[in-house]
Amino acid sequence: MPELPEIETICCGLKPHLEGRRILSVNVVERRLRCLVDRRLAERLKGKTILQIGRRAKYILISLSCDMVWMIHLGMSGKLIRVDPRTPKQKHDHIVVSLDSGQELRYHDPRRFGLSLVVAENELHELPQLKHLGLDPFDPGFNGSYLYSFTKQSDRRIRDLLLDQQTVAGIGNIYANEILCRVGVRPTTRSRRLTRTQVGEIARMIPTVLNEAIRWCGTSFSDYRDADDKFGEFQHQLRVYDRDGEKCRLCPSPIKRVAIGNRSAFYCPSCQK
DNA sequence: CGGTGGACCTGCTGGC
DNA sequence: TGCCAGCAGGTCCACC
Repeated sequence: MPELPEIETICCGLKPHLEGRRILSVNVVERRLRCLVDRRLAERLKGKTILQIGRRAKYILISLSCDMVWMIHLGMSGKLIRVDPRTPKQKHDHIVVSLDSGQELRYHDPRRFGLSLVVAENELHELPQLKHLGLDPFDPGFNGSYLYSFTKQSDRRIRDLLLDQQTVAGIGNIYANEILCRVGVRPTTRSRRLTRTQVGEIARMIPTVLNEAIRWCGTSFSDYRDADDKFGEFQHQLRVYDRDGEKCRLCPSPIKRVAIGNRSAFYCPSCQK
């Protein structure tokens, strides 16, 4: 579900309400996430002060006092919302955190593909989840040359290369398809066949599309909600994703859907070559 | 090694 | 109405 723009939106929404707050208590309802939630999660969070909310790729990083970090991934269906404690508990509310502001932070995830762990700050970037990540699309070093160093030596389809978090960190299936649509490249194109110019255009389009999606507060395709449980609006701006059979926004052709591996890809057969 | 396909889960939708 | 197949925004691992 949530890709970089959705995670960024959630972080921005949580920041003013969480930073500086102290964690009073933690209730872990369901431990079986992608990685089993550590039995000591509650005791490690309890009493800590939340210093800062940040993000790396699709991981939410909550810096705590005592040089600890709470790292959360929302998988496909996860939500991290701030609510009044009187809000009725929902099925799949797996972790409930009470704050000294009188509010609660709830981690909700029906498919349980998400992850939650607390680590020492100096061990954070050695975690297997973060260690091999590629550059963030907003990193100053992310440009055409960087991306070309990956595309020129890969025979994979460009959609899959953009989904690979070791290439560039934060893109998922929705934005991979939207980015390629904007530069007129089919998702099925083999990376190696792309010219340096095309790769430059893709590299420039990545932060452009992600920034646009952040301005629209993310894409609520089905599950995604922000930190206040509100919908994003970028789904209305999508040009190809989930629009198979509908008319292209720039020409009369219907959008096509193909399977790459076992995931859908979408493109306009006239605009994308 | 790089690349692919399936597994992990629940919930929703569409076809019969 | 009910059942079942297929599909879903992510990641990881086994296998070729």
